[in-house]
Amino acid sequence: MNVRTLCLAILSFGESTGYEIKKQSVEGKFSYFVDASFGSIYPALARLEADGFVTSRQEIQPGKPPRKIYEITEAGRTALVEELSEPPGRDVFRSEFLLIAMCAKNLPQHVVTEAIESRIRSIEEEVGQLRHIVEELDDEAAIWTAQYGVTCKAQALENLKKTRGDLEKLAGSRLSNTTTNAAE
Amino acid sequence: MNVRTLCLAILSFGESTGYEIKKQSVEGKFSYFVDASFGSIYPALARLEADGFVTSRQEIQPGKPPRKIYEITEAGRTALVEELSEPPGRDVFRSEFLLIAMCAKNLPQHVVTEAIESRIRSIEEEVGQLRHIVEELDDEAAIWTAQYGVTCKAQALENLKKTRGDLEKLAGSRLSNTTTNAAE
DNA sequence: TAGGCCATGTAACCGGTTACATGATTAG
DNA sequence: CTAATCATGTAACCGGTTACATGGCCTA
Repeated sequence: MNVRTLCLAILSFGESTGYEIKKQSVEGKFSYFVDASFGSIYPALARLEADGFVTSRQEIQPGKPPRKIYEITEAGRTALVEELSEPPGRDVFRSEFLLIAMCAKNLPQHVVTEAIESRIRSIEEEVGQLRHIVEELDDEAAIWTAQYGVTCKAQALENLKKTRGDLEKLAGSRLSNTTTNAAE
Repeated sequence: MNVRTLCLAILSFGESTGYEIKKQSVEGKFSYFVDASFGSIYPALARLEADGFVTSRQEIQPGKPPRKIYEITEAGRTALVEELSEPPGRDVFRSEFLLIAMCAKNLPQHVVTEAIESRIRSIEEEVGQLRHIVEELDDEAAIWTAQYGVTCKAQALENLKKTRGDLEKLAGSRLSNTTTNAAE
């Protein structure tokens, strides 16, 4: 799933700007399963316009930089449906935390404990944010998606809280006798 | 989490080859939360050797290409611990399926249904594979990690099965009157 | 007055993927 | 006879990130 399709999808919910699209994908209703930076969004938007999938108009606002508002075209909607119709690529999950968990035996307990706690904090934060987003949503499909995210994340959090003790017990058990004078 | 650290982590469980590291990260015990291709593994291994974090020896096997077996050094173990000790980057989750779910209203029902079913099939497959991996494992930390993956994935699967009906009801409800003659 | 927010955009860089090259053996 | 498995490695390419440029307004 490339930024191009993401922009099209976000614009299918209503007109928006590059700046807002970034917010949507980083802290908004899409944040749970996508991510994008300005460096990829602005060029994608420009290309979409060149391809006739979106149109733009400038809005001058006093005391603020002008906004470039993009709107999806009929051709854009068709292209979006086509892109989403072909079999989706598999979900991607990458976790540095689980790599730490995997190597727990070779790591000092405090490293493992801190990793667990930071993971718990960040899931809690994400769940809280997502719950807040759900309340603000009106589109039922968006609500379904965010709700699914909340449920899965909340369960993952519970699993972690329930079993963290087992992992912490293992921490450091195969620690080599290297004293903690980390060479730079 | 880069391929470099991944290789180091895998080698901390015992000596291995580039070929095997790929298998581990694609269908083995690390497959749940990492991924890597030959094009990134081989150069990473070469760099690790140049840095003195691993050593290699050649094993000639009759009727098969020779294998280059890598072994982690003490310096490599130290480097691994150091890298895993600094605060982990947040988990990454990317889902094309959820983008489809999000846009359900604009998509034909069969597209949504097929996406759900392919998602169900692939989670089932992953859970089955991961369960199988758990049985073969001996390292308790690796078991904890895989078990955590199985639990989370199985719950995500159940959530999807339970609520898919709600999403399917929404499918196509805001479908524009474009007939299904997709222009190439 | 420092930093953050609004807002758009470009350019350098980089990690990683895809595809290719090579080649024997084994399974269907 | 074809395809897959074993096995290592390189090179081209590409999508995306980071950092920079610009600048007014508002808040602490």
